[in-house]
Amino acid sequence: MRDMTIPETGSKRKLLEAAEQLFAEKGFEAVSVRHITHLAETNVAAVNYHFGSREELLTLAMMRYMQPITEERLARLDFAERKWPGKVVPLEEIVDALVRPFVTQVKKTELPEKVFYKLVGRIFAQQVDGLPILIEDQLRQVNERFTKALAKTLPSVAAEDLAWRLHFVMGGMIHLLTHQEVLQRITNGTSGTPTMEVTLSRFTRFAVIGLREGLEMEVPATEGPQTTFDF
Amino acid sequence: MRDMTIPETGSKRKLLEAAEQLFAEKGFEAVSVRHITHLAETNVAAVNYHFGSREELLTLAMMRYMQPITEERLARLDFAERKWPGKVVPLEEIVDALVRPFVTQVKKTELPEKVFYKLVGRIFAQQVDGLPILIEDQLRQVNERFTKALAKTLPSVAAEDLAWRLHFVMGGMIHLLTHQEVLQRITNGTSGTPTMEVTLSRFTRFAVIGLREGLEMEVPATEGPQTTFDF
DNA sequence: ATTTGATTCAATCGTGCGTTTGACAAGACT
DNA sequence: AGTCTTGTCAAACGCACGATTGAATCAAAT
Repeated sequence: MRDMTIPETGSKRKLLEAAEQLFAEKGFEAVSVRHITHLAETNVAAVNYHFGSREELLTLAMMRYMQPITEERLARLDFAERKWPGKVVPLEEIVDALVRPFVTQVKKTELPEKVFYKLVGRIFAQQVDGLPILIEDQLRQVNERFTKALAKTLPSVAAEDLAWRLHFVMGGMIHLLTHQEVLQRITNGTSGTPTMEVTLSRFTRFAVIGLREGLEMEVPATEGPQTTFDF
Repeated sequence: MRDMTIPETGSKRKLLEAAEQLFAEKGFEAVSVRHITHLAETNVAAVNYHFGSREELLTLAMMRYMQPITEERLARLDFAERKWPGKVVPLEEIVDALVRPFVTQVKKTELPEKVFYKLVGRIFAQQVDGLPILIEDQLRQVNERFTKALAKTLPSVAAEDLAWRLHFVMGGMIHLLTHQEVLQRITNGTSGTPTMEVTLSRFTRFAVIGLREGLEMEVPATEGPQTTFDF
């Protein structure tokens, strides 16, 4: 059995950190073991010696931060539900349980914030192209658990609507994580550099509103100039 | 000068269609010219003969559908603004101009809907890893144009908030496009198979609500069990 | 001092990649 | 008839990839 722990120092640690940085910068499939070992200043054989294969290193790099995020998300939701026994959990607290773990976990790592958010964001964005089963299980578990909680809090919204809206919210969150570097630069005209914590609470507000809906308006079936112009 | 037109038949057409299908299925970087030429039943040299390089084929496959979508988006926004001279353009119409082009353009292609949406979604999702300059220009142009329109329609919302919310909306849209296959399967418990057109109008409703904001609630700065549990 | 186990390293393996080449076929034009 | 253009194809190019090997290194245990 291979040693799955990560030492405080040594080339195994250096390899993992180099891999995480490069995965965040360039994406999981775009990084070769040669890139990693070069940045870590070790030999090409080191990855296979310490992790067994490139694929296992990839899975480990994903699990290292996804696992705590998933666990904290579920624990926060459990906590919120126990806080309102027999009552309805406020929507704000459900969304908070989904989003806040990012800012609490980033503080526990030695990774630069930019790297952490981009790395985690890439994991979520990768859903469409197949992820390690361990990661997929976590994503499905979180999704099921939070969908049920939302259904209890918003009983008047059809389950189908709720599922879709949760996915829209997830998409916004992924986009925020993966593009946070660019977006922070573009949008901080005023007020210096907004921290990710501020931006995430901005996002939470957005998500709560979108989930709760104001069942008001109906978008007209046909709209715009399609009989006037030829697009 | 290479021939940039695409014939009705012939191996150039077959190559482009094979490439589009594979790009949608596996992602742009995961598809080799050998995959493409094998599916198109031609020789490996064909890609370089007809398109010059793998990279140029990639750009062409992106531009073929992004260009009309971008143009229709901008034209619909222009139309909406001319429709309300001196007045405020309704938010619904701005969001509709952003979203509807997907369903009008998919009907003009011979591509299966699944392929079209996934291919287009992948282009947007790729923003983080660098896109051809032509594509990046279109995305920036759309973003600037719609940000300005939103600022006029929602003058009470700070520009910074507006920029962020538009990005959240874009993220939800990208997620919907790239994952539509999976999501349709999961969420159509009732009512048979919802068409993408229905789902997109569901999304438009969501986006309008999130953009308009109900400046009500404030998410508490600290919340949850962080002093109780150790995440 | 010697043995042992863990680690590092240069060298090499086979494979797949994007691209190039030159031969060859089929029409179109003179 | 011969020439030119356009397209196709097998073969090969150099390169980077993930992985493996066996020797060298080194610290701790004996």
